[in-house]
Amino acid sequence: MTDSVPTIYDVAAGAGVSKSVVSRALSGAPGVAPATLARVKQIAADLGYVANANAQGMSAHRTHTLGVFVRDAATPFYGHLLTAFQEQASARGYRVVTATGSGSFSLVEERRALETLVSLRVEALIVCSGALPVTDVLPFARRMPTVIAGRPERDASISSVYCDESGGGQGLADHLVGLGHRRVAVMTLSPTSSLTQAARTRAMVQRLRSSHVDVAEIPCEDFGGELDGVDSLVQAVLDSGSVTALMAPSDSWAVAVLEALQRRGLSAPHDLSVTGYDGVTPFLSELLGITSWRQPLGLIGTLSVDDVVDQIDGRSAGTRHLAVDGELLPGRTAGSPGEFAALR
Amino acid sequence: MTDSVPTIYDVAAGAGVSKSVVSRALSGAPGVAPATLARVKQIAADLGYVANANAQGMSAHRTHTLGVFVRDAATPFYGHLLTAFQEQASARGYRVVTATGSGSFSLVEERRALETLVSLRVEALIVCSGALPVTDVLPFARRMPTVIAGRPERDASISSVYCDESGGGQGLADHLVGLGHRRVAVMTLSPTSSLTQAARTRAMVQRLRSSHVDVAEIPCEDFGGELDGVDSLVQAVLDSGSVTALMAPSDSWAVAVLEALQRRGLSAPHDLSVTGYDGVTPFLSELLGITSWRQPLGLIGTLSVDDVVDQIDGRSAGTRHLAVDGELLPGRTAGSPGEFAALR
DNA sequence: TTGTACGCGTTATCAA
DNA sequence: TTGATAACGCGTACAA
Repeated sequence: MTDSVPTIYDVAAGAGVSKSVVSRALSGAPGVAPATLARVKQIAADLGYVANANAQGMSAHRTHTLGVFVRDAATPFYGHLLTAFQEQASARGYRVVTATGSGSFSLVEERRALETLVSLRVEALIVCSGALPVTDVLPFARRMPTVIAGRPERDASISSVYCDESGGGQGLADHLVGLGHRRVAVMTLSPTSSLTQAARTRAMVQRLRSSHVDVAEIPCEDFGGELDGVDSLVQAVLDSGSVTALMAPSDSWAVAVLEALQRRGLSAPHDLSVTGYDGVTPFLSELLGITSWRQPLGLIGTLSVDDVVDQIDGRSAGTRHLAVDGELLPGRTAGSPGEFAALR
Repeated sequence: MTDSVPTIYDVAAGAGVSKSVVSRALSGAPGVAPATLARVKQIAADLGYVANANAQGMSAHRTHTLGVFVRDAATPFYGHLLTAFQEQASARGYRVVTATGSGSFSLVEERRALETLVSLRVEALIVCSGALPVTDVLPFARRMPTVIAGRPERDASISSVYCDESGGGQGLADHLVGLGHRRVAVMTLSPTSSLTQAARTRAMVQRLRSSHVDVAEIPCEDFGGELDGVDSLVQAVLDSGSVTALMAPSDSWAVAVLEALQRRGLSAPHDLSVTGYDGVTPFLSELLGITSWRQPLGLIGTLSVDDVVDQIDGRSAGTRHLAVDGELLPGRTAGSPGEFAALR
């Protein structure tokens, strides 16, 4: 049933040469007679020979492999990053292996996943997690080039590529201010829940305040498991009677808010303006029309790979912190409060 | 900057024993004095020693690694599968490495990705692609246990775990018939585009016909790149004047249809009933309320891993073809045609 | 209980 | 242009 896998010795025997010649022929090294080269390639193909990357890694001290850690592959956000990593790594001659914390997002699980990557002797680490504390990554970063992708990080011993959270939060806040909102509710998160979502919501609050907007902060942790409790949150905002806009920490949360409105027969921006954050498919769908801030995940992925590969190749001196700009997605869920005021 | 990675020799030297003792101590093998065991573990921890999985694989002839090929990691559908693979593999004591065809979905790229997996000496293959022909997988399946996850496959030399496409297509068709639709448009796909989507839409058409429903088949390939051309498609359906429901091959297509309706100021089910397929977050959102057929991706992932791991362990004789049942998600985009007929 | 020695599949060095 | 041979880091019989 399961054939034994052919080795370099099988190819050598078939071609009537030593394994050294086979190695050189297949790796494109010079110093192989054209005739033998053709013969070796032929035999290798016939046998379906595929070199053992483990053995190659042992001997050559290089695996040409990048290790990617993602918190939750089921989220489109990380899915897009993964795709970008894979693509750019391939373009740069590297392979990607990924590991996740298998379901439960416990920190010990995440550490274990990182160790798996190390055991594979990846040449660099790309870490994608909004929650994993940098102190857990640092011990690995001492061992190999490491980049944190998708979230800001100041530690000098580690690179990071991310979409400027302050700029995004401010951009969305300015958008609402421009629309005329004077009293806005912001769903806030603590850094332990999500460093990125905490940063952007903090930026929203600050920008609104400095624009003389009355801000109601709503800590989301109080609202229990994931997206539950959004109902009561929305109800409270509605009951206030004066809040005209609600800023969510992500598109996913925004959808939950829109659902809660819908359950009450209400809608955005008619009864309440709503904004999200991330702007990635499938949430950026025209159908939903969420007013959001788009993070250029493809670019972030590309730059992350470039950063660590440059470090591996010695083309880059040290670590870098790269902030890329996001973009406002106007959408239809945020409008001018005046337009609908009369109807309330 | 980048420390050299400690090997088993470093630990042995630190503990004042031979590497054999270290190997046994760290692998939990019997025959190590309690005192030395503690000492070795301590030194290993101090050094941050992580065994080289490549070397282990060489020596032990086992990598405890499963290779997963996914067509497009950015799609939530595959994201959910990936998560399930990772979780169950971990529970069974295996590691997962994934590979994709890096952007362009050319068949040569996909073959190359599979070879990457083979070069890593994964012990089994899990293939997730709605398009990759089985003939491209067969040569690899001869080498190791292989399962095709998420799509039906009849070839006896390969396992498959999938959600019954016929049952799903029929279930949705029956739902529409039950609602009273007598003239339905079905967006069809050819097997070369997607084997699964082709199968389910075929089932829809057949079931509708055998229920004496008038069916209009709309080949989607005619409508160009991805979701473009949906506008003209929807327009044509609307122009027919008699079609009361449109069945899409996936939730993603359904969203495109709903968007096209929206652009015309129309909506479902008011002006046209619409159904999707897959029923996976974030498309199953209450907000959209798409009438769909849910595929139990978690279960498919779990069973896929179990299948190949059982084969590896010799606990399973041969290949199996496992069909799991999906589930109707009623939603709000499909209604009774009578309700709105007067308004048209 | 511990250590020695061999082999795993490659690459790389050095003679031939 | 080729072919031995030594590493690479680890597991594992086998000997001590």
